[in-house]
This record gives sequence, structure tokens and C-alpha cells, in this order.
Amino acid sequence: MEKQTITIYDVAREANVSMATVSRVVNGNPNVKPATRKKVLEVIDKLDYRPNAVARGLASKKTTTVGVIIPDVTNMFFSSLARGIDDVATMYKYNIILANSDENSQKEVQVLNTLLAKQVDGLIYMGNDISDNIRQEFSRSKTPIVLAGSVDPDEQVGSVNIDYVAAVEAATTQLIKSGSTQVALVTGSLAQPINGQYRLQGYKQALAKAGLAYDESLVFESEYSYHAGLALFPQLQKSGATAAIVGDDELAVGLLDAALDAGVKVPEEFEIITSNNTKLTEMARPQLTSIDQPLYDIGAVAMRLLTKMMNKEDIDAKTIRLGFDITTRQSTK
Amino acid sequence: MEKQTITIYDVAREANVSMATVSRVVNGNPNVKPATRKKVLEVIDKLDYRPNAVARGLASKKTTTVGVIIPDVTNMFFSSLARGIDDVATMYKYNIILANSDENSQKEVQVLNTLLAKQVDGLIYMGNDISDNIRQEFSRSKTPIVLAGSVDPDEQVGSVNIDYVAAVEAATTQLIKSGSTQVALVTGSLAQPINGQYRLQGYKQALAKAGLAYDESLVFESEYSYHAGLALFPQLQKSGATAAIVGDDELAVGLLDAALDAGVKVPEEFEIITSNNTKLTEMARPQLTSIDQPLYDIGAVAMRLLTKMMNKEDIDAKTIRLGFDITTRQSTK
DNA sequence: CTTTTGCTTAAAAACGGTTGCGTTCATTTC
DNA sequence: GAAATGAACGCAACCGTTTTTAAGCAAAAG
Repeated sequence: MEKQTITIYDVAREANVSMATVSRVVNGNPNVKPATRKKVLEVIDKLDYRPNAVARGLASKKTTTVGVIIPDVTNMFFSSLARGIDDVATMYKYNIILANSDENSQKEVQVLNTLLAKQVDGLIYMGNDISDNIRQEFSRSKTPIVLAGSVDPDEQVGSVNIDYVAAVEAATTQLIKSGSTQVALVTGSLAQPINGQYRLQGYKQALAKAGLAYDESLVFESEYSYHAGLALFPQLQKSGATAAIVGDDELAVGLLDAALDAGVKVPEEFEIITSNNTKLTEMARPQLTSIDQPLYDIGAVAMRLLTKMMNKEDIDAKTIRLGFDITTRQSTK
Repeated sequence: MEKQTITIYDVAREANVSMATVSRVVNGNPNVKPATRKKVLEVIDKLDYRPNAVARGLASKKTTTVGVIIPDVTNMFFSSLARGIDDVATMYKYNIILANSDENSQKEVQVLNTLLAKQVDGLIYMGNDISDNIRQEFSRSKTPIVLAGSVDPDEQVGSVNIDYVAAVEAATTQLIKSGSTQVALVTGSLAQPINGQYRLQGYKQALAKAGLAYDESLVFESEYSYHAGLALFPQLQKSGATAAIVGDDELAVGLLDAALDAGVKVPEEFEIITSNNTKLTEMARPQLTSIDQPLYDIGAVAMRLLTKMMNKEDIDAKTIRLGFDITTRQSTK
């Protein structure tokens, strides 16, 4: 005795109209006489009818669902973006399918394909690295895609980010001005464009403008995690650095804690500027000075851009660069 | 010149078989002659055919998608659960639609309905409070539901959690044993069952067993946020408490930082045990002792339970209680 | 050699909607 | 009063699968 699901047909019969008419009132189509609309609405209410979104999706070729590929929800940086994405998605009546990729190119391709199979209307991709595999899939697919908090060197798809070069340059300059001549750059894999290309460039520019020589031994590649920071600090010390630009907040907190645990005073003996301004920066003691990327906004704007693309509206620019700031706290003098 | 999407029909024609046969090979149905299977597979590959999951969903009444209602992805507690959920979902070929609810009962009902309209095969609900509204929707719907990290007083739906009473009792006892007679309980709204019923009960039991009187002025209701912790600490001090059980890690870090900022030594003058053992507990200095809920596992097990329910397998018990521990760090003596 | 049996496969009916097109009918217009 | 207009609405094709039913056919059985 299954609870028979009731369909648009049942409503039509009960209201003495055709399915088409019911469909119209459900979709707010104006071509329905008010009296008819009222009657249909009553029946819908009485029967407790809920349109089947899957059938709708098949017929209309729209699912009002977007796929979101995220490296790890557990990472504050990405979850902040995700929150921005979901909020404006909801605002525009979309839902998001969230899929963790662990920045693993295979998983990414895999997940991208199932997302496309599910006929998502659009896609948002987060991740530091855009592998060739995934890039290939991107250009093959005709569903709109936008990158959030990531850059696409060859602007195939939409993207929302900040000016990483300028941000790191500003941060580095600040550290130099406060007296450090040995500023370390601690970041993710240099093979990834954001790190290897942009951050490194900003770093070098700041050095150049300050008349300092670029010293490769002050550049550190590291995983983005608390423990990696803890483990890395001794090497930083050995390098003679007295300050560091760090690419990730968890990593920065690790460095900070390691410094503290080693009796190194922050910021007196060692200064730190981190990159994401997540809640973590406030929770640390001393609080961390950070490049202030508007994470939530990046997500929100990315989703907004995506809605425009899905509506086939005209886009002024496929890539949007949001402003950034440097929020000074206690890890810098 | 739209890139014509190719359908199962195209494959059938090209391979000189019927759609049914193509469907069979796609779904791994054994009733296909190897030679035929091979031919179909070749055509699929050649045409780059991808089954349309929406059509599939309509025909089979299964979407291989589950809805996940989460208060806020940005909160480590919930995102850890979410990660566990997604991982086993992926393992079982499901995708998750993630929807933030902000613990707002209206949004929850709203989102629940759109999730059901989208024909999700199952639902996972996270949230401290189960409002009457949402409970009503739960019992009305016949799609499987399980709660993750939350309790359902009247066991309507599945649920995975730990024994909150025992956990808080153990933590409180530990604090008492180390010398505190004035242990504060800092938690979320007492109107929510987990806090008002379970945590409070565990707290009282520990006091009783230690022969201490229950003092209402040592119980604090607070929002779960870092800033709330910062603001609350002075009141804690005023109450004369020398230790606290805290219901949330961010909140606990707030309390800790406020104590440190006020020159109160932790753990010498004030001890703290927090509840979720998220990464935050390690990042704080001193590191926070915490009840160790297996967050990831709770999510994972919840999803596993859900898969069983979706398969209509027999379930031994609708509610699963996972074990907990107390991980001792530096915020206790 | 005819009848069963069992494996493959084809045909076609769902699944629950959307939507273009055509029809109906009450109003206007001439 | 007949013709034209336009608003409401019904018809039916279609969306891309799954799944049931039955047919075809070769091998086994009698």
C-alpha cells in the first residue's frame, strides 16, 4: 500500500483542466484566467501536489542545480567560498551538488563527468591547480564553468579571484619596510600557477623595488596544513629568514606555533603575514596579520557570474578581480 | 549549430541493436551476448555517449543523490561531518546536494521541500535542534532520513551520535578530580535537547557522584562562536568558576584567548575541556583538552546507514551510538 | 523430427513533466 | 450581425531512460 505519488495529471483531472494548464499555473505563466488559477491552486493544495523536479528537468533541460568541485570542505578557505556560493545559489533558486576532489586530478575528472551526466546547469571549480586533464574536459563541455579563487592562465572559462601578484607584493613590501631583509616566501607547489607564477612574481617585484636580491633558498614549498607548518619552521630558522609570507592560514598557524614553542618571539624576532584571513587568523595568539581576500564574496560573485552565463546574458568580463586588503594584526610590527 | 547531444537511441542505431540492449550493457545487465556487448561498448566509446542521469532518474525513480542539510559549512564541526558523509556517499556512487540552513527552521523546511521535489533518494540532517516543523515534515515523508551528530528524542528517523550524557559526565568528573569544585558548563541553548537534556544531565550526574551541589549560576548558555567566547569569559570569572566544560571548539578558543588576554593562566588557574576535537584544539596554545567525538566517522556512518535504508536492507538499530574519548592536552592539569 | 527450454534481443509502454501549436469562445470592430 | 482579435486552454509530441512483455532462435530433450 505505497503512498501513491500524485502527479500533475491527478491535479488536472481533479480540477477539470488539462495538464498543460496545471503546468502553467505551477510555472507562473500569465496565460491563465485568475479563476482557473485559483481552482488549480486549491486542488494542488488539497492534494498536496509537489512537482517532480526530475521530470521537469528532463522536459525542460534545466535542473536548477549546479555542480561545485571543492578540494576539501574541511578547509576553511574553501568552505568560506562554498558558503558564498551556496547563498547566492539559493538566492537564484539553484541547489549545489558538492563534491570533494582532494585536488586529485583523477577524482576531478571523474566527478566532473558524473556532474555533467546529472545535467547540472553550471559548474564551479575550486582548486589551486588546473590540470591538463581537467582543462581538456572544460573546453569540451558546453555547460558554463567558473573558477572561484583560482586563475585560469588561458581564460577559457569564467573566473573570480584577486590580484595575487599585487597582494603578495604589498605584503612583502610591508615586511621589508618594517626591517626584514630576509623575507621568506612559504607557499604551495610552485608548479601551480597561483604560487609559481603569481605569488612568486609579486614577491620578486617587491624585492626588486626594495633593491634586494632574490634568494632562492628563502622560498619554501609546503603542503597546506598545520602540521606541515610545525615541521617546516626549523628550516625557516636555518635559512636566516626573519619574516615570512605564508600562502595558507593553517600553515601559518603551524609556523607560528612552532616559533612560539621554540621560544622565538613573534613579531619581535619573526614576523608573519598569511594569506586568507580566515577566522583562524583571529584565533591565533598573537593574531595573524593577513592578506584579506574576500573569500565569501569570491564565492558569491562566482556564483552570480555563473547565473549570468546560464541565462546566456551578456558578460562584460569573463574574469573578475576583486579587491584585497592587508589586515594588520599582531604578527607584524 | 548546437553540439547535438547524443542519446541512447543514437547508440542503438549505430550499433544495430535496440535501445533496450544498450541500456542493458550500460547497466551491466548480464543478459547480453559478449559479442553484442563489445560492439555496443565500441559505439559508446566512438560516439562519446554519456547516459543522461535525469532521464535515468525519471525512469528508474532513483537519482543516486542524497540531500544534506547543514547549519553552516563554514563551521568545522559540521564540515567534518560533511566530509565523512561525502566520502562514503562517493564510495556508494551517490552525490550530495548540500544546503545551508543556518539552523533556521523556516529555511530548513523550505530546503527540505525542494530536496524532496528533486527526488533525492535519502536525506541527512545536521543541526542541534529539531524543530516541530521539521519533525513534522520528517514523519510525513517516506524518503529515508538520518540525523548526523544529533539526537532524535523520539527515534522517528535514523541517527548517529555519541553518548553525550556519558561524555560530559566523564569530562566534568575529570575536572573535579583535578581539583575544581566550581566547574562551569558552557553550552548552546538549553532548549535544545543535546544541551538542555543530555549535556546538562551528564554534568549533574558528575556533580552528584562527587557529592557537589548543582549550582545554576555555573551554567552558561552561549552562541557557538569565537567572539561569544571572548565576550563570555568575564562572566565566567565572576561566577567563581575555575574550570569549564565547553560545548563548541570555537567558543572554547574564544574563552581561552580571553583568559590569556586577561592574564589568567591556563591550565594553572583555569582549566578547559571542549567538545569537538576539531583541528582548532591542536592549533590553540595551550592546546585544548577535548571530548573526542569521531566527527568524520559520525558522518561516514550516518551515510552508510542511509545507504542501507535506501536499499531497504534490514537495519539492526535505527540509532547508532559511536564511542568517544577524552583527548588530554594542555588546557587541563 | 517435433517440442521444450533457455538465452538474447526487440518493441513499446511507462516515468512526470514542458511546450509549440491549434482550437475555442467571448469581445471588439466595422 | 458577421468578421476579426486575442485571451485561455487543450492536444500531443517530446525529453532520454528503464523495464516489462514477448518474440526469435538455437540447442537440448523426447
